Amino acid sequence: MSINFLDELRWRGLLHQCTDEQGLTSHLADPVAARRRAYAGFDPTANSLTIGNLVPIMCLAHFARAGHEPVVVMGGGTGLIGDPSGKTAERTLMTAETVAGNVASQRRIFEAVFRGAGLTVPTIVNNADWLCKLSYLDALRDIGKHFSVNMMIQKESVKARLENREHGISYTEFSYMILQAYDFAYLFRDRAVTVQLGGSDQWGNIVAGADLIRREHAAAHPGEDSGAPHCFGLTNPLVTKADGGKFGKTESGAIWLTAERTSPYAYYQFWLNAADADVVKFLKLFTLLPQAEVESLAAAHAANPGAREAHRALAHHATALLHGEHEAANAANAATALFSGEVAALPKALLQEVLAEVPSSDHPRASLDAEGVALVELLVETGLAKSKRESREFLANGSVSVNGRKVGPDDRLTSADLLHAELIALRRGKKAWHLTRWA
RNA sequence: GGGCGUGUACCCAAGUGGCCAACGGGGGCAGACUGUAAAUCUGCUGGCAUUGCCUUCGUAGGUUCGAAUCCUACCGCGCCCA
Repeated sequence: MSINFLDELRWRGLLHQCTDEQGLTSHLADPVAARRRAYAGFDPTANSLTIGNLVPIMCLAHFARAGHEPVVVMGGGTGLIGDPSGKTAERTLMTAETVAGNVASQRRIFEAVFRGAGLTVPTIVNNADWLCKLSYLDALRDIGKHFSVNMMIQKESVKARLENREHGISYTEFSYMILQAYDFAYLFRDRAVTVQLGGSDQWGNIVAGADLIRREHAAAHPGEDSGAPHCFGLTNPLVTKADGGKFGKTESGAIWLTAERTSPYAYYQFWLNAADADVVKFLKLFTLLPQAEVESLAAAHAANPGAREAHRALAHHATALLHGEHEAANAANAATALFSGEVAALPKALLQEVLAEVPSSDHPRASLDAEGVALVELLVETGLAKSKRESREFLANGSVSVNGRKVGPDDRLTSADLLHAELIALRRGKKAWHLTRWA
């Protein structure tokens, strides 16, 4: 009862370009070689990945659900060079240690998503393993000969930089495409990988890889045209928001796929706050809910957008996929409790559990005695305001509440504000919470 | 190497001797309205303090009672010439 890979991508809106849709359809349906291998590469530019990287990861997951075998390629080698695609300026080179550390750290993400999807954790390889062994002269002779500079400067990623006199492109980044193409060729030879997936900005690199495979074969078997390998490339569309804003960014920066950088609560909130116009699209892209269920959620949403049933389903399933059911449930409970406003009424255990999702800090209990603590200063200390000036502004606007009660600029906290003798919950605006502990 | 330009706050972009903490737009934050949405409206968007003070306009000096604004050098970037 496995799904059909391409059909699945199509209805979900995950399919942007394909080198040969027909060919790939029959390639994947081949009864003799039932299991095919596809890979997607990930850049180790940080110790985590962002929500934008989730798109190719979802694709790999669908590939597995279709009964095939995904391979994750960590760009430990290519990361030493830097992909010019989509970049307006030359990148700073990272040290080998940084790259290796990032590779190790990103593995957890793939393990989490695949486990969340009820799938086997895919093979994860690091292209540093083969790229680092490459000698410069051999690479120029064996790989470079298959690339025409005339073609390379036509590729969008390079062309943009050549035309932009302000930034230009170094020889190093110009060579990036060759390395990524080599990855595909290497994986084809070494592991019989025949499909590469990636974001739409990767199209040029992907095609270059498929070309290289064909040319290498032709060079090794002159005059033969039967039996030539056929490899495929496929890209995902760039995810956009209905209002034209950048997808995956919030007030506090990018949404990351590891809990240290973006807590499960924040992750849940991100999805819950999706615009109405985007929610159905995101359900298709970022959850594994079957088509029928997505359609019924879409209908429910159209009938009564205020109920936000689709939003809740999106937030829950997306969070569960990455952080597990338990964290997703916690985040959902925290959301309900926090936004009901009645924080003060919550029993201690629940309050602590709910606020565990939110930033917190410790303060000396004694400072609450006598005069108490000025809120103007506490807001700055807790990071809820950037300066006292801003702090006063928030307080004057009525943006701040303590344990669910609105407070003003001159208010101070005293022991009378303690919940369960040790906690005080601060809230700025609608969404920013901070728990203070006093001991 | 030579000539001419240019460098302003998160981004774009005014300002060309005092009225400049610096117009305007974008973005962001907050408030109202709502559904923790969108759209709209309002306020804020260098820091500290009760009038006020302090640090900012590529960097370092200088001229002046007084400079983001004038001068010099340096750095970055662009265009043209070699």
